[in-house]
Order: sequence, then structure tokens, then C-alpha cells
Amino acid sequence: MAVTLRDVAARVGVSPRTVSNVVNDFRHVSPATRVRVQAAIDELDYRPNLLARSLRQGRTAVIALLVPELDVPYFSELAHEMVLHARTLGLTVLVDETTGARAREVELLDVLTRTGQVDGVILSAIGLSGRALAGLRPTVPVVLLGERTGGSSVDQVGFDNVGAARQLVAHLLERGRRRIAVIGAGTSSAYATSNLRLQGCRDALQAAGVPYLPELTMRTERWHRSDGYRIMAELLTGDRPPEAVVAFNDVLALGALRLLHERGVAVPHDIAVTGFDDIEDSRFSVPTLTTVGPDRAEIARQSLDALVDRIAGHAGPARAVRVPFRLRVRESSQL
Amino acid sequence: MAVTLRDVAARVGVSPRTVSNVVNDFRHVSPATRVRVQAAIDELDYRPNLLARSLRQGRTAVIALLVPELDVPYFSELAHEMVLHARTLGLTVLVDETTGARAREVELLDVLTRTGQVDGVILSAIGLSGRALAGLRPTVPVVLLGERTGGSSVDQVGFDNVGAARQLVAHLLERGRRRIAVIGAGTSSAYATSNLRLQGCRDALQAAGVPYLPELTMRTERWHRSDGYRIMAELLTGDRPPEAVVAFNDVLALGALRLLHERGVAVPHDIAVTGFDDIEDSRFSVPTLTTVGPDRAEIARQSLDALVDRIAGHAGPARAVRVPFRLRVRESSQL
DNA sequence: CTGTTAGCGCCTTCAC
DNA sequence: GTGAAGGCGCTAACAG
Repeated sequence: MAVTLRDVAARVGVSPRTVSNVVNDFRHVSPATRVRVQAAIDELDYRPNLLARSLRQGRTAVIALLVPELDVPYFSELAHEMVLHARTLGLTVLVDETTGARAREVELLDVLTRTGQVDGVILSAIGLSGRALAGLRPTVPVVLLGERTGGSSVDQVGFDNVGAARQLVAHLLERGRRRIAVIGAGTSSAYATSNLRLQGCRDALQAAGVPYLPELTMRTERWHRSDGYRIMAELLTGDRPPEAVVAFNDVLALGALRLLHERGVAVPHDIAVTGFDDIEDSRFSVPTLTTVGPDRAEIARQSLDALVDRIAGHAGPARAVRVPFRLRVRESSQL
Repeated sequence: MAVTLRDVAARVGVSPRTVSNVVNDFRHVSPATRVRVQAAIDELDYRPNLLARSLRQGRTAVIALLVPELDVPYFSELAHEMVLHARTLGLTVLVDETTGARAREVELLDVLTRTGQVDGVILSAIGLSGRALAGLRPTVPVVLLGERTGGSSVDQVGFDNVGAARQLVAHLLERGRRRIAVIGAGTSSAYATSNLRLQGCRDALQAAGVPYLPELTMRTERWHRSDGYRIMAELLTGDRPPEAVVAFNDVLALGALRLLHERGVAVPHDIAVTGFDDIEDSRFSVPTLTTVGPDRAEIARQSLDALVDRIAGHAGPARAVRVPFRLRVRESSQL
């Protein structure tokens, strides 16, 4: 069996209480005792049982991060930032995947928040809205990632999807592109991010007096490279191909770039391509990808800070934090 | 406060024991009692406290996965497979990052294995060898990812790095390339993977009677896109550029591809480029990347199965599992 | 400054 | 088939 607090106490001839005080670096321990206890700890190679401590204290110093898919670069880069920042706060991160399915989001949230395993949850939700979340009555704080869509009862951290899309399309219009296709429109109203980005696109078109072309708005639920590849092929089957493509994430855009390369379509000469997220890949692709994305480190910082705040007992109304985003103009959109 | 087992018991008028039996689906509960208890559970919305259960049972159903960096595609794709397979086994995965630093690997391993938090650890080690690990005397099972380098005391799951590198270089030699550069050689003997891959390269050269060129063997500790980019630039400064480049992972290779594109060097016409890992990106890059990699799903399956086996108490000598690998010949190496 | 006591919520050995 | 009691390892009250 593992060495326990009692073993150490017995060895030194003090009470468990005193050993606990030393381990937790509390006051009211005489220097001499402290040294003797520490010696016994080292000698016996004692490690406190974190499970017991958590049960006793009612907190675990573990937080859960729920993302749709860990192998999608945006989420893995986000998880990386979370793990880094969590460490500075003394927190461990438990990562799990929801696949974006609403049922799975609800189930994980329910289990995690109500079984004592974690002190809080950061959820990158797809299916679940802030409003729906309220009905679940989680027993630990939850921070939602993604833009506020109204009526949320929990803190949210996101960026201005509408504004970002608007800026992106404005950039394309400035470069003289008018027939603009979209890859990644949602198939149902549940996909908030998708809808917001689409809204931004339409806003920019309208502001410029350029017609919105529904026939060039392509739907897809999965946002992987292969989806961008497949949908780009569809877009080329029409009589008049688009002059620019706005993909709703970078890997969709990279899939599209690949297909255009295979078809001998020059980017950006014949068609400009843009994405969302600003993943590392988009700085190294051929051509490099114009994209717009939030500061991920800032998302990690803001969401963890908000969560820690709530864990510490901060009450008050739900807040919505918007982190800044930046448009990165690269080769795929400028001649 | 949260609803406890006692609350449910009190509500129904039975002992906690009986409620526990229902929750854990044990025998020896009369159907009538079971129904009544279940009704109370639903009504009170009871969820067992997993912390208390773990403390009592001595097992948590959580395993830790330690990877160097979660934002490196190979590791995020691996983590994805782990999470998927772990779920089928009823396990939750706690992911943490080591940055590949030996001290951090040791520290995390020590804390995780000895504080009751997890039932086992899967470690994708860079700095730590199987031998060194034995000295740490972990109190929960550990499975090491990466090829066995001799004298390990724990189970390992990996693939034949030497054979894979040999096959890759043989492929390049077949295509008539002789001046072969390497990106990713290690700077110290600690980097087992790097050394094994280098060995495979040299084996293939020797078998073909082609001289090994140390001046084209480039060292780097970090294996990111920017490193491949930077080192490829260095390789072009020599009087005679290489005819092929073997990068020790795909992102290094993708960085090299990008630089070659910028310099107007045709791939594979002027220089062939290959990687390791077979990440999704390499199927969509321009050009697509020739690479060799293991079956990641199989790595996840084998390592989790081995870990579960040990957690269940299986003794016996350490085993080394080798999963199959496949050479994927793509555009970057064939004219 | 340190010891004693109690209990976090659960499961499990013993009784009945 | 069910109840009572004990303890996993730790820390928080309360003494002294």
C-alpha cells in the first residue's frame, strides 16, 4: 500500500494534523517539527492522496475542457493554450470530445459537473446553446466558448464572428471579387457560429451593393479537409465558377485549395480562397491562406480566468467576453 | 449540497446499502425495491460522487495521456484515437503536456501515478527511457509509446522506426535519388526515435552502396513547420543541394515544402521530400506528401488494452508491441 | 504550537 | 434481500 499521512505521523511521533500542516505549508508549526516531519516525508517518499484531499475539500483542482474533436487543428491548438494557462493557475485539464453532438454535450456536462470530478467545465459547444444549458442546472461553473447568441445564463468567451466575416468579405470585394461562394453554411438553426459568419458575409455584400448568391452558399455539417475538397469540386461544376471562396474554417479552405490545385485553377488569380481560425497550417500552405481568427491564447486566458472566478464563488450575472480577432491577408487572396 | 446516497435511502426508507446495490446494478435486490429506489433516484436527480467511489474502491476509471505537445498534429490525432477507444472501455482520459522535457515527464509521472488521480498512464516519452522509468517505481501501470530501446521494465507500444526509415530511403533510391538529406537528427543520444530513423536511413544507403552524407544531416530538437522551413533554407545554401529530403516528421516536411515553393524549387522534380507520421495534412498538401507512419488507431487500441490488462492485475514481464506501418507514396517523391 | 475527533460520500464485510 | 458499522486518506473544528 501507499504511504499515508498516518504513516508519516507515526514515524515522527506527531499527530496527522501536524503532518498535514507541514504538507500544506501552514503556519503554527515549529521549525524543528517542520524539519523532522519533512525528513520523514522524504524518507518514506510520501505523496498526499489527491482523491482524499479533494473529497474532503470539495474541490479537485481539475477542470474539464470539452471540444468537438481533438484532431481538428483549431481545437488542438486551443487545447494546447488551455493546458499551458491552466498550469499557471495550478489546474489540471481533463480533455474530452463531444463530436459536436448535442446529446453527447449534455451527457458529458451532466456527468462531469455533478460527480465531483471537476471544479468547472469549459465547453466549446456546437449543438448546445447557452439557453439550453441553463436548463441543465450544472452544479459547478461552466464557461461557454463561442459567441453569445442571446439569453445565456453562463459566462461566454468568443469573438465577433459577424464582424470578422464582414471584414473578410469586404477585403475580397476590395480586391474586385463579386461572385463569392461560401463553404460551411449550417443545415439547421442550431449552428450558431455558421449562421453568424454567414450573416457577416451578407452584411458586407449588402453594404457594397453586391448581390448575395444563395446558389453559391454550400452547406456542410462536418468541417474537415475532405469536406472542403468535395464541396469545392461541386462549386466548379456550375456554368460560372465563383471568383472567391469563403470557407468557414481553415481546414475546409485547405481542402478547397487542394482541389483547385488538382484542377489547375490558379489561386488567387482565378479564384481567391479564405478561411477562419488562423491555424498554424495556414501560414505554411501553398499558397498561404488568408484567414481571420481570434487570439487563442486570449480565449484560454479569459475563459480560465472567468472559470476560476466563478469557482471562487463569484456570483453576479453572466458575462460575455469578446476577444479581439485579426484578419491575416496572405497569398490566397491577393494577386 | 448535492444529493447523496443517504438522501435517496432516507426517501425510500431503505439502507444506503440497498441504494448502492441498485446504482451498481448488483444482484439481490427485489424487483419491487429496485423500482422504488430507481424512482427516488430519478426524482431527486441523484448522481453518485465519483470521487468518493474512487477513494473507496481504489480506482478512478481515469487514465492519463502524456504527450509532448497537443498542438502537433501527430499527437492530437493520437489523442483523438485514445479518447475514442478509451470511451469504449469506460475510461476517461486526462491529457497533459510534457513539452518533451525529461524533468517534466518525470514530475508528471510521479504526481499522477502516486496521488490516486489515475489508474494508469500512457506516456509518449521523449526524454525518458524505459530504463530510467523503472527507477521511478510508479505505483500505477505505465505504458510507454515509442519503440523499445532495450532494457525497459514497462510495456511499450511502437512501430519499427528503423524498418520504416529503411523502406522510405529505399523508395527514394529506387527513384534515382542519391544525395539524400535528413532533417530532424537529434542533438543527444536521448532522442531514441530520431536515432532509430537515422539508423534506418543509413542502413538503406549502405545496402544500396550509396554514400551517407553527414553534411546533409541536419539536427533540430523542435519538430515544427518553422523548423523544417528554416533548415530547408540552410540545405539550399550549400554548393550542391540534395536530391531528396527525409524529414523525421510530416510537419517538418511541410515546412520544407513551403520553403522550396518560395524558392521556386520544383518538388519532386528537383528535390523529393518525404515525412513520417502520415497526418491528415499530408494527404491534402500541395504537393501531397510521401510519408510513412503507423496505424494510430492500432497504437491507441494496443496501448489501452495493455494498460487495462495491467490495471486488472496482470503481472508478468514487460511486453513490446509493434504495430504495422505503411509507406504512402504520394506526389512529393514521384515524378 | 499540537493532539483529538469527526466526517467528506461511498462501498463492502459482516450480520440478520 | 436488506441493515448496521467501518474505513478509504485527508482536512477542518475544537481543544488544550
